[in-house]
Amino acid sequence: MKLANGIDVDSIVPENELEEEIIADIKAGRTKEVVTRCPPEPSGYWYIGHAKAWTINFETAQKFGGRTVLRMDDSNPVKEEGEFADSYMADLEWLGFKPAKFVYASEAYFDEIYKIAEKMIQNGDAYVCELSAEEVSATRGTLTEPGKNSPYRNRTPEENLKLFREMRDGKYPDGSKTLRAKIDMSHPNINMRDPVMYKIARQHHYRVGDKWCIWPQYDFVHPMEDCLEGTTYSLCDKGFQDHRVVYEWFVEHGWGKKYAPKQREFSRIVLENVLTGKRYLKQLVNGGYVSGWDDPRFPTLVGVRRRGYTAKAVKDFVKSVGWGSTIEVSVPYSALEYYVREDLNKIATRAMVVLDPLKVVITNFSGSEECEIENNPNDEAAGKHKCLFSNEIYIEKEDFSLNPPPKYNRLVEGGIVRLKGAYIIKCNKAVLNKNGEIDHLECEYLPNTKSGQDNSGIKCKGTIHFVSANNCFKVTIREFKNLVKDEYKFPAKALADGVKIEDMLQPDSLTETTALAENFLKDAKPEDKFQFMRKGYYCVDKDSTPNNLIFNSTISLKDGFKPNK
RNA sequence: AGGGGUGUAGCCAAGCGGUAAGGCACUGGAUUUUGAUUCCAGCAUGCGUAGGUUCAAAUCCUGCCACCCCUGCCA
Repeated sequence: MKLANGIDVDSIVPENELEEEIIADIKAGRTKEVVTRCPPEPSGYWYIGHAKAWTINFETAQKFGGRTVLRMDDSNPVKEEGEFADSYMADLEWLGFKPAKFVYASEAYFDEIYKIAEKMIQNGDAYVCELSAEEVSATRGTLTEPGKNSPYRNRTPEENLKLFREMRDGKYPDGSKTLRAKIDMSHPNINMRDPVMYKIARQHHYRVGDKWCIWPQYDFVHPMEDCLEGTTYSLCDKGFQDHRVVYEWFVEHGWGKKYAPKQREFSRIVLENVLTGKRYLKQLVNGGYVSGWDDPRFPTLVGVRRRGYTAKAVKDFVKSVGWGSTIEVSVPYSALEYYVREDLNKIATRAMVVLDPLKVVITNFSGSEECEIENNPNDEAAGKHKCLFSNEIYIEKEDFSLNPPPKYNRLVEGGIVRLKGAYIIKCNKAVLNKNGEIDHLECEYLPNTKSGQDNSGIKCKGTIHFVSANNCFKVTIREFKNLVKDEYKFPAKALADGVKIEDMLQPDSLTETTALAENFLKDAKPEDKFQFMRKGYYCVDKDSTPNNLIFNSTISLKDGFKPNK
């Protein structure tokens, strides 16, 4: 069984119920092409959670050789702004998804949707209601009681059509009338109790300006847009489950075609310990707590990108969570971090950077000598780069100890350690300053132990990284902690329960320090990703200048050192 | 006269009548010139609960329980 695009359906292995359903639809002749849509409302930035929606919509279509339309779902002029559309395009491009088409619903479909509304009026499926918002609410009934029919429910189609056209032409004040679907005021599903299709609001729209004073509402406009676009599977999150019957009602009564788009729902991801919510993040941006919507501590796609996460990691993560069975699924942040490390381990170039330097003098060596460092030990094709060993080097303070804990296999007085890519050195003396702190180390190098040509037979347990004084430069390092304190597993919930946002924030979530990097890093460009060996993954920040390279700490390496075991 | 969902390990999640996949986390151990990576091993006598059907039940039936969502002219 083949699709029109040549893909053999029998060769497709379904990975969830939706895909099983799609295959059945294709075999039954109900689906000719898989068309999905990506319908953001341009009212804020995208989070990691959105990446799940886009990944599911794009990859489901891709799997069946279909297409995905990017459609700005912009039917509410008070919430929407043009600037966001551009950021979505950039996010989508970053994620690697290419829409088959890009439209603003307001421009592309509102004329057609208006015509559908008129047709529904003529069919007796919609009526103009003059109840106020409060009255509509009061007559809707409750969770357990039926609603009451609007007194305007039984107007004739002619009367409704005349009134509706007058609404459109601006004859009535904002909020004075609505167009409502004539469904069932006693339906057990409240969404079916004559939902509003159009409201009156004189509001300037970022795309269509003042063309309209009436605006179609989600329950009506969304299924109609899907139909107009040829969407076959409208994949949204489970928050819309209750709206599925409304969707189907509008498809049947507004569109009327036998082969209709299907709405199917997946679960939302809630990352533990992560604050989301436009309202809250906006507070942090406006309050100066963060540098902007792309702050590396933010869960926005632009934020994690700046932090150094890769698109692959984000996509692999959302796919690992799966379709989901409940409305929200809470996932520990470590689950995301796993995929970040996994990808970075494969692609990040290794470099030596000393974050907290301790000077070491090699007493039996003079001048300097070239050594080589693998760019990625897991990928030979990544090649090698040169670095220098000399008589004055720097190592991490934590790689030397006067009182070493058990199993400490770094440098101690009288002990030896391997310098990565260079020689084994032996520490003869820790030279203290007048405060009793370590000023520098006096060491000797062991000839015949050079990396790659060691014939000394000396066994050395530890290997540490270093930079040579004549081969390093100062860089700025930005280290991040979670924005919110660890005790807030579900920050948005805590906020709703009355916790103050200021009390929730971790006081030192951003710290800036300097470090000594090997010269190899001098040409690094924003978004370049490195592994600072034995420390973590770092990504060049866009704030960098020619004289000041800034690295964002993306994520640390795992640390398996357990001194007390 | 409520409706819609969901219950499988600390967190996700397969499973669709044949005797509990996989991943994260965690714990051992091997390899390692990154205490990383990689590798290997361990991790539910148990599938919300009580019954029933069956040679056989997480899967089918019945009752009960728990949790989530829904009363915008937001999407």
